[in-house]
Amino acid sequence: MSENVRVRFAPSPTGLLHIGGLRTALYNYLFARHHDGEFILRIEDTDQNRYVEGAEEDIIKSLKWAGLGYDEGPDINVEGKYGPYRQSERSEYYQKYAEQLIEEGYAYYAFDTAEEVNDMRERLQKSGNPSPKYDAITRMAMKNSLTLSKDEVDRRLEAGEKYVVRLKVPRRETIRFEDEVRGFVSFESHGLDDQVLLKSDGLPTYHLANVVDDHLMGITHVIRGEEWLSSAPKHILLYEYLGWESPKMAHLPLIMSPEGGKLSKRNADKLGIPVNVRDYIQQRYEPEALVNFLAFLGWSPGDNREVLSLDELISEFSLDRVSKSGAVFNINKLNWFNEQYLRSRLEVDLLPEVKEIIKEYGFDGYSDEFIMQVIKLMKERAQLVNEFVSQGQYFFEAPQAYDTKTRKKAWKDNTGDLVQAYILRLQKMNEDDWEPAKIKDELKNVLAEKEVGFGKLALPTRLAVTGMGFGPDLFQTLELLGKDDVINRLKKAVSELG
RNA sequence: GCCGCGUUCGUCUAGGGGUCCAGGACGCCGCCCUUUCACGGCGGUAGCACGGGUUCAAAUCCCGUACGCGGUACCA
Repeated sequence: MSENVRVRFAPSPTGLLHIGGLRTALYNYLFARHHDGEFILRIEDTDQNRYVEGAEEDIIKSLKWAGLGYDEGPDINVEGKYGPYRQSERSEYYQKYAEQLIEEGYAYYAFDTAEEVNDMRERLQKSGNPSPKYDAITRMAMKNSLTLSKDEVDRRLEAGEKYVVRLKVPRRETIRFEDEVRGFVSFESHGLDDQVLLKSDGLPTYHLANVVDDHLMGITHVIRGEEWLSSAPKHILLYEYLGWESPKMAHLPLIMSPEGGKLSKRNADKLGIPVNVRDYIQQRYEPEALVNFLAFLGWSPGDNREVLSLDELISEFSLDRVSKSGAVFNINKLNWFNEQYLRSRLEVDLLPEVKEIIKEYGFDGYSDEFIMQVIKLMKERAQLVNEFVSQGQYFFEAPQAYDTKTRKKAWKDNTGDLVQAYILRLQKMNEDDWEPAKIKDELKNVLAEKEVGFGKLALPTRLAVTGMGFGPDLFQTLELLGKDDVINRLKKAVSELG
């Protein structure tokens, strides 16, 4: 094990935590735990315009739900050594290092307004430059501390004029670094522009804040999404100019939509894929299942195992087994994982949850014993706990309607008579005899008497009692529902279906 | 457009020169179990993007092409 691993998950609170964000957090977490290192949560709230109230709480709640505990974060400040953990509370650092960069000639003040920069870009575009930049060439025609006299710069600064601090990207330099998942990657500096480091509102951009904080917080490995790969060279440059050793970098493949492209709120909704972790919480996915599924979106242990606990994931995880290409999100597979985890849960442990769901459905007054029976009957057939109630609603109320397909198939002209005969026999049954085998015997008696096959009465009975054409064992279902209820439902069906 | 990254069954992936006429999982199909549906069991379907090299031998190495994705902001 390499010593002293420190990694961080650094989301910006611009909305609910996205499923892709959770995957990034997970990989960081697995890596940290595998190496006995620390996992840190840092909130990157440097864009005041995009800040969303409650987003931080959602991030924290989501991580907790998924079981990804962090060692340091906005709500866990360890000895104040590395904190605070919100970038909005760390302005002094960014200010300080921006100034250091300027003094040492690696950055400069720029006074151009947004419009002026835009004009420059448009002008260049019109004259045939497809990707105009604020760079080594163009900066000499702009208003900045490289072109203005020192007196003029001081005057503007003193007058409180708005400015940004830009990184002075070298004209010709190859920036090469080794990515833990992709190997060596290299960029030419002339393809980069003079990145704004400090915005005119005094807050840093991601690039500066990220580098400063990762260094100050002792981060050893930066594990983040591939969308950051292109800006990595800017970060490498910053580490160099600040005289710091760069942490190791690992850029994770993106999670893709089945329709192509990065999985986004828009294209996912359309396909019925929840994108926010909150949605999975609400739909009562098993957190272990989601985690297991996410772990395998871009990584695998190398053997044929797929259902792995968090502990197993921790001991198996390594960055060199992370794949390089994007992974399409397959909700079907997630549901399969959920099914695996749901089955492995103890029936008693499911009770409180199922009781909650029942309550949400507005049903009331069911004993724990009754609910436990429902759980036993439904457990092997559901993928999601919610289905215990949504697919088994008939345990809690008489069917409101009868499935038309089953009705067409099962309810024939003579069915009413058969059901009527069954009702008569059931009515004569002793309460003490109300058990699956005997209920079934009575049905068989009707069959023998009328000389028809099992399906002729069993399916109509199921339809009458549950409103559906499938479900758990019919006679166990009837037993659980109780004699009175069953007879009432059968009668109702006869009168409604003929 | 430019820059960067990628490409093994429909999807997630194993495999990184011979043991691969490519293995597992999800899905799909069939059979068995079940007088329902599911579960379970068994079997099947389907893939190395393309073209050139290198090599006795290439899914695996190299080059090119195509395609996909990401980036190209005083957003992260």
